[in-house]
Parts: sequence; C-alpha cells; structure tokens
Amino acid sequence: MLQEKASAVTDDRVSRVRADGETDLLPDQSQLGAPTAPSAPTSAGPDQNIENIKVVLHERELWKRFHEAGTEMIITKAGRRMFPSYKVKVSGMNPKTKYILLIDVVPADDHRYKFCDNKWMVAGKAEPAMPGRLYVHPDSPATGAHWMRQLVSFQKLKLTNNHLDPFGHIILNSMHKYQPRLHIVKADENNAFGSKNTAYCSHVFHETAFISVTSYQNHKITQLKIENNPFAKGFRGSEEGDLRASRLEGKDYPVISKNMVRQRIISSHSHLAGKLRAGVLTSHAQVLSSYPYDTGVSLSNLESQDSLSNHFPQSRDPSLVYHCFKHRDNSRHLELGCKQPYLESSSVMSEEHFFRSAPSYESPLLSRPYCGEAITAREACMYSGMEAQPGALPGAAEKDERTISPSVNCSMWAPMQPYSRYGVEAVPYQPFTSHPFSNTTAVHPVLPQPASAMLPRPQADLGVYNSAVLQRGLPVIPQSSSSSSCSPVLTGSSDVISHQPLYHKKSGSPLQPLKEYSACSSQRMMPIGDSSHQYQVGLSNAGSHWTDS
DNA sequence: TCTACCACCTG
DNA sequence: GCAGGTGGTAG
Repeated sequence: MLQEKASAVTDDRVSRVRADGETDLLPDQSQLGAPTAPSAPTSAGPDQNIENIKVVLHERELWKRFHEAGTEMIITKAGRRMFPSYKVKVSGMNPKTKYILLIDVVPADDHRYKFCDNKWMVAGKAEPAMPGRLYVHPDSPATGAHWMRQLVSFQKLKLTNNHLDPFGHIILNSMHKYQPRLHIVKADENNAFGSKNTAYCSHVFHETAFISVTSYQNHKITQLKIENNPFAKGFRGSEEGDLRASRLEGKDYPVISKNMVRQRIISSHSHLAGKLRAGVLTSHAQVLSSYPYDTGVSLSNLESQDSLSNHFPQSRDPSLVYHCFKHRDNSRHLELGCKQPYLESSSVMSEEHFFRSAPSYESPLLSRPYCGEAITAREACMYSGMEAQPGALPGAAEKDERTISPSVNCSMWAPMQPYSRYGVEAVPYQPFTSHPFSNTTAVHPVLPQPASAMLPRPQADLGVYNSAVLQRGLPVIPQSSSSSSCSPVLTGSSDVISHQPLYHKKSGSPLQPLKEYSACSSQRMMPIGDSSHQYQVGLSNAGSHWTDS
C-alpha cells in the first residue's frame, strides 16, 4: 500500500548520511562553528549501520518550486493531505534488518505569520504547539529490502487544525511554519525500538517546510497545487482557474475569485508602495533578520539557494544535516508496534507552562491534572510496555517482509520545540537520556495522565507515540535544505520513565493499534483506517518562548 | 480566520 | 458507481 510505483528520483538530493562520516554529517556544532569531528554518527555496535542509510526526497524539484513560492498546506478539521506528498527513496539499509519509518511535523520557529503584501511576515508569537503526533508509515516495521524496493510514500498523512482530532492526524496551528521530519528507526528483535542497540536516523528536507493555512494565501501556491495535484485537475484549463469558478456559478465567462482579486490588489499595492518607500521592491531581508532562532550560522553554500528565494522568512540553512543516535539502553524495551499494536496515546500536554500559558488547550481532553513532576518536566519521555499480541493486526501476515510485532507499547512524551531552535540550543550528539528521539538531557519519570484516555475517539488510544520525542530528539538544526541526523547512543535513561505506565487505560480498553479497533468491540473503538498510523506525540512546546498569546 | 458545502476530479 | 481528494465560495 505504500507507494505508488517507484519512479526515478534522480533529481532528488541524497541526504547526506554517510557511513564514512564525511562532511555529509553536519552536527549541530559544526553548524554553530564548533568542531565537527565527533559528530560522526556513532556506528557503535555491530550492524548498527543506520548511519549509512541514504534518503532522497522524491520530487524534490517540485518541492523546491513550492518552497520558493512559500509552501502552504491546507489544514482542515477533517484533515487534509499534504501536497506535494512526502515521498522518499531510501537506500543503504540492511535488507534484512527491520526498520520503522515515521514522520513528525515540528514548528519551524515560534512565530505566527500573516500573509501581507504578497509575502509572509511574522505576525507575532506562535500559539502553543499542538499535541505532537507522529505518522508512522503503515508498512512499519518492514525490512530494509522492503523500504528500498520502491518509493516510500507518506501521502496519506493528514494535517488538521482540530485540537481534539480523533483521527490521529497531525495537529497544527494555522498560520504557523512547520518542518516535517522523517525518522528511520531500526526495529529491534521485537519489531520495536527502545531496547538496547536501537538506533535511528532523522532526515530533514528543508524544502518541505510549509506554513499551515485554512485557505491559501498566496495565489502562486494555489496555482502550483492546481497544476500539479491530480485531484485539483478540475481547476485547470482556464486562466488561473477562473473559468471553473465561473462554471460553478453558472456563468460562461471567467469570474475573478476573491483570492485573486485580493492578491492582485495586494500585489500591485505592494509593488507600488515598495517603490514609493524605497525606490525598490521590498525584499525579505527584514523578515529574515527577525528570526530569533536564526543561528546566524553562515548560510552555507548548500542552503542559501533556497533561502534567498523562498518567500518564507528563513531561519535556517538548507544544507543537509545528519545526525545519528544509537540507543544503548538495555533496561527498557520500547516497542513500537506499528503494524500491530498501536500505542495508546499519551498525554499531549506535558508541561506546566503549557497550561499556564495556554489555557485554551485545557479541553476536557487535556485538563487532567498531572503530578507535579510531570508538570515541571520539560523533556519527559515515557515508555510503557504492554503485552504481546501476536497476529493481532489483520492483514499483517500478508506482508511477507514485514513482521508482526508481538507486543507493543511505546510512548514518548516530551515537549516540542520549534524546529529551528535545535540549531541554536541543542547539543548535537549529546547522549540521550531518554528516548532515542529525545535529545533532552533530563528526563522526568513522572508522567501526566494521558490525555488520550479522555479522548472521545478511536485513535486516541492508538499509538500515540509521542513525538516530543522526536522533537527533542533531533538535535540538529539543519541549516541546510536537507539534513539527517543519527542518534548517538541513548544512554539508558529510558528506564527512568519505563516503570511509569504511559497510559492509564480504562479497564477493558486494550492497548492496541487502531487498526485493530475495527475488530475490537471495545468501547470508544472504531475503525479508522490509515489514520491509525498517526501517533500522538508529546506536547510540543518547549519553552517559555511559547508562552504567550 | 475559519467552516461547511459544492462541483469536479482521481483512483 | 463509489469513496475520497481538490480549491472556491458564502457566510
């Protein structure tokens, strides 16, 4: 089900994940001017060659076209797919090793934007981050051979602005900038990760960054979508799609849409105003400089190309950053049963400041009291084990190369930081004290009640696999158009949280993947389909900088 | 700014 | 024929 036919990806840039640890590896430090040496992905351990994995973004040229115009992604209550779709070509995997591929979408910065004068501008502080969720590829876990055989498509991933989304879609705030990230996790013997020697790599393609909107702001983006998205074909064939609009209104002549009128007016006004003000058209310079998290690192060679042309205020550099981590912790067995067991969703809210600063999020879903420690914990990660349930996932057997996860229960929970912050504050190869995806240095054992337990929906229980994990886990701040990171080794702090059940399930509510819900008569459960692959991640907020609004 | 609905389209 | 993905539009 994944993937459409594999197609050439020659135009895509290969992520610089190099086994030899060459320049492709761009640890944070290097970006910050620190010594780069040690950043080589820790290839510690036998068969830990996850750092050799290369990922090429499919249709990179298309992504770049969008990026240059300032990519916008529609978010709706029901969930909207991304276009272009996130598809990658993976190579360098061990054909027989099982991997889990997942995506998370993290804030690119802590700003809220507005589309003004035909360009995006910072419009204030970002809203508190939405509950972080992960989208685990439906084929996970699968062997390297499986992943490398064809394109890996995440086209079914959906974005929503519904804070209480019951479908497991990735929740975002409108008018905020986000950065999707791909994570490749080496599944352990139980088709999960978190146990000893678990390693993962993260890949960030900066051209996939976007601003979430409820309706398109930039007409260029609208046109790019119409021109390239097959589902929007009905809007093609006439001057800027106006003819179709006309037809919809029962007219034979083109009708100029509000959007176009607005943009045309804005455009001309901007053009004029710019000339009047400075004698030249406005540039993005001021916007660029407004980024607090701009590392100020030299926008190197690789990146500047798009940062200059991008309509987004750029906060980082487009080159490829690579980071690898290896989870050493033996103490805990963190399982991600993508195919089988879906993890119960963990609480989305993990930080006290979140509640203080963002009361609006205190929905019934999230308002459960947390224990003090949990509240203060900024980087808590949680893992909880669960009974194996082999074969629970229908259809799993059909996939020859994939294995059924005997048991799963994994949940990570930590605050999310704006993506770009990593470049500024994160320490690249800092040993993980918690989850592989977490780059936090401190993990607090206490966890809040899972908000998911109160979710009135099916996927609330699903794998929620907190991504804060991922968020924190990606230390790197890619300053390049694409970046990768491999985890050094997780230093076993996972057990710190391991003894704490992440979920407090209602009795009778099995911790299973949503997929199974369809076959399960358990209350609150209902079939959801693909969305089950989207996991809730920990809350994303991280710091005081999110506190506002 | 956001939502629900629409006609049109793909698969 | 159907389910579901599109952007446009009214409100």
